[in-house]
Amino acid sequence: MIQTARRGAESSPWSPRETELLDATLQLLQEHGYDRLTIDAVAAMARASKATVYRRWPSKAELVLAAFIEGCRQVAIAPGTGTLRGDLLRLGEVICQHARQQAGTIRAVMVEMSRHPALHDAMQNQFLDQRKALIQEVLHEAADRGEIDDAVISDELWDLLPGYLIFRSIMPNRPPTEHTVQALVDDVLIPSLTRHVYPKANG
Amino acid sequence: MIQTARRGAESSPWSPRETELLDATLQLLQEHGYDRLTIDAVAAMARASKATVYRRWPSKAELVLAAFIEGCRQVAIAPGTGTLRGDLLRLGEVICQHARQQAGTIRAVMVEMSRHPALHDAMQNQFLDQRKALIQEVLHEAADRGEIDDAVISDELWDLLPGYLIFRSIMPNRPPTEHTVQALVDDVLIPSLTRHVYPKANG
Amino acid sequence: MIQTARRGAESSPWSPRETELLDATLQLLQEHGYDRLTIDAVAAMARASKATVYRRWPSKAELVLAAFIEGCRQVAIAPGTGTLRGDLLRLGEVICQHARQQAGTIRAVMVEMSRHPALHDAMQNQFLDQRKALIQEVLHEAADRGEIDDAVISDELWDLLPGYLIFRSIMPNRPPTEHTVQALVDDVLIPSLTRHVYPKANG
Amino acid sequence: MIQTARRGAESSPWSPRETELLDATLQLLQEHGYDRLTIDAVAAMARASKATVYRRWPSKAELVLAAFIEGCRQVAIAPGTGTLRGDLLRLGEVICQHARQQAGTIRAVMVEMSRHPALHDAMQNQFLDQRKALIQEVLHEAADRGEIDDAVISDELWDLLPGYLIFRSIMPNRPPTEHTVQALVDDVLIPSLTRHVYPKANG
DNA sequence: TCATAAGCGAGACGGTACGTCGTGTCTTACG
DNA sequence: CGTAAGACACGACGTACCGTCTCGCTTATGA
Repeated sequence: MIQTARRGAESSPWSPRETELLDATLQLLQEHGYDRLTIDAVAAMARASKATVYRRWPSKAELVLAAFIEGCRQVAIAPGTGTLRGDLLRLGEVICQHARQQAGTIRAVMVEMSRHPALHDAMQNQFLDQRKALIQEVLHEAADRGEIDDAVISDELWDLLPGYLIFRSIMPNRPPTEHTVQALVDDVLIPSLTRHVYPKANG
Repeated sequence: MIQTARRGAESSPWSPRETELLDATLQLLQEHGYDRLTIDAVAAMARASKATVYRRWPSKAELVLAAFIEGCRQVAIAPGTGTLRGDLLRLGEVICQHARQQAGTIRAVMVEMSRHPALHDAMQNQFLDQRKALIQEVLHEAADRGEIDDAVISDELWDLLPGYLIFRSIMPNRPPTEHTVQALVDDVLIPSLTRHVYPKANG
Repeated sequence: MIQTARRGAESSPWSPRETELLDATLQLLQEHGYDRLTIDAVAAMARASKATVYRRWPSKAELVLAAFIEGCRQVAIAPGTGTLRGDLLRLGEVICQHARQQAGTIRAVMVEMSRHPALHDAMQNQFLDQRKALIQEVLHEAADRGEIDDAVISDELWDLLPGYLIFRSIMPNRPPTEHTVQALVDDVLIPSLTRHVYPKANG
Repeated sequence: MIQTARRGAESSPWSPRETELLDATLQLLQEHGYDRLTIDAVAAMARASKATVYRRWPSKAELVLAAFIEGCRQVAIAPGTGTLRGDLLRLGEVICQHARQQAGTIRAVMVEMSRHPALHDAMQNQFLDQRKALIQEVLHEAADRGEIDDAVISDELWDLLPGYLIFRSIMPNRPPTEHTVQALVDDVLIPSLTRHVYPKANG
């Protein structure tokens, strides 16, 4: 069993003061949602002034994205359970838990990302790429162990697990549960990953 | 059993005037996104006044949700291709196409739903329940035809197909394509639905 | 002592239904002032609809003026006490009482008169001219009795008595009292009217 | 005792920015009247935003009152001609001129004062008390010179001169002229003030 | 030791959208 | 036909927030 330093918690690029601002942002974002979040409220909660916020992040959207990414940084994941099923369940659980807590933030960030290209890029580089690498790593380890065929590792659907769980988290009234993760892994992912594939026919 | 044009567009609850307003909303929403959409602009485009809009929908959020649902109403149509794979591909394509067009609207609606319970309920009753019924119908027909076992029809994951496609649509930079749908159906859904299940084991 | 039919209470030009509307207007005007008076409220109080109001008076201003004049019509005055002092005191008292009650209405009507010329004219013809004639009559009777010199009867200042009392009524905090009228008559008007005048030197 | 430039314009309580706003208000008020005056127009004329206006005056009514009082502040000046008649004529002229210019404003302010007690008080303290002191001063100086008896100085009718002139100014079609002032002073006030009074009889 | 500067809180500012309300016009349906 | 009911276009109200800005006050260093 190979286990690399998956815990990507690189040291935060933010000063303590900035972290206070981001924490305030995260909290208010979760409570009130994106457009009921006001910069004034963030500043007030952190006992700062608006200028202090704007000096660091040029707009509300960028502040919120920074806060979101900061919120994710702490939830670094290290599956390494030794089996594919174990890794997937572990991954799913962590995503679930985080997504349930941060549902409001995720919704907000998604809306804003679609507007400013700078935000996609930040999201892409600082978040999605790491997620993708993590999942691919889990799958490749399973292939190394012989649990699955390398050919089923798809570039198209790599984010099916997190994507569907996030979808469920941001839809009202049906947040994902442990049971959801288990069904998804056992009834969908495993059957899919262990299906018979013709050589080269991957998706 | 071949059945086309099933679950046809039930008659809209809106008057012609209201439909004009919703159409204007939808168009501006798609062009400018949620928070650059102004009620004044909607009213101006429909040659109406703000009061006329607010008389019907008490807030911008509810107007947008109504417009979204109206936009969906026309797309809630029926596969009826005769095979499970055909039905799923057809469903996926329709969802894809619609979700790509309405990505901005969907993002906006999700944010707003999380705030006002009235919006949840509207979404639930007027949209999700119909989607669910449609998909379950497709699966039950496949079971009737003997393509799958009734036991694989899950209440937990019924929305995996639309959910993941919608997730992809609202994430920036990776809108779902025909290829996505095909991979999802052939490599994930079909393997999952045709897996061996023990009697009574649902999920 | 000559006494003509001063009671100018010519029969109202309004139908009973219209009088209801005007009464509602007067009451609401007194309670809330001009611009917090709404046509909807008038219609509601009279169990009528807005169209019914607008059919008779083309604007809020004209409705209010009509109501004001209607309110005045009932307060017709008949001095005829036999002495100048008695007549003036009587006049003053009546004006006082009415103006105190209708202060809000008077304020409102004054503002609106300044805008639509049609309103001055209505006010002039239907109200001021009658007041002026009444006062001049009182003075001429006093001259006939030899109490004053005809020459002191002024066209310039004929409305000093009502004008000052109305001013006092519409200024906040100092509504005119019986004492005000008495002081005005005894200390100002009588000295003025009984002053020595050179022939032709009137003002 | 000759005294000029008495009771000079006490320093304005307003900042330069505020004075700009009040000036714009005054100008638009005079042009369009109270209810055709819009806060947006005031802000636009002063190159300000609505918020800047509302930060200082919580409503249109209070803004207008402040503008009115500001408009008066400059006119609150002193006769000091050396004779009672001269002083009264001078006072009357000044009042006349100002009232004719500000007729629309005065009308507007009167309506609004009757509603908000705060406006009464502002009017009372910032305007009427000063006027009263000015007039009483003129009369006491005349008494000092022996022109009139102290006993004729009345608390009840101190505002007869300004009150009647203002009444005339706000009635449409009969604005006061120089002739009006002259008649009022010579034919009414002087006879009244020089009448024979019994000792102790004031009024 | 003091001044020069940089960061900060406080909060005013121009702009813009919100959601509300009132006017005066118009249409619909009832009696 | 006149009426009650009320939808409608228009436009002002007063509120709230964004992102910019100007003030002084505090620190913190460098001459």
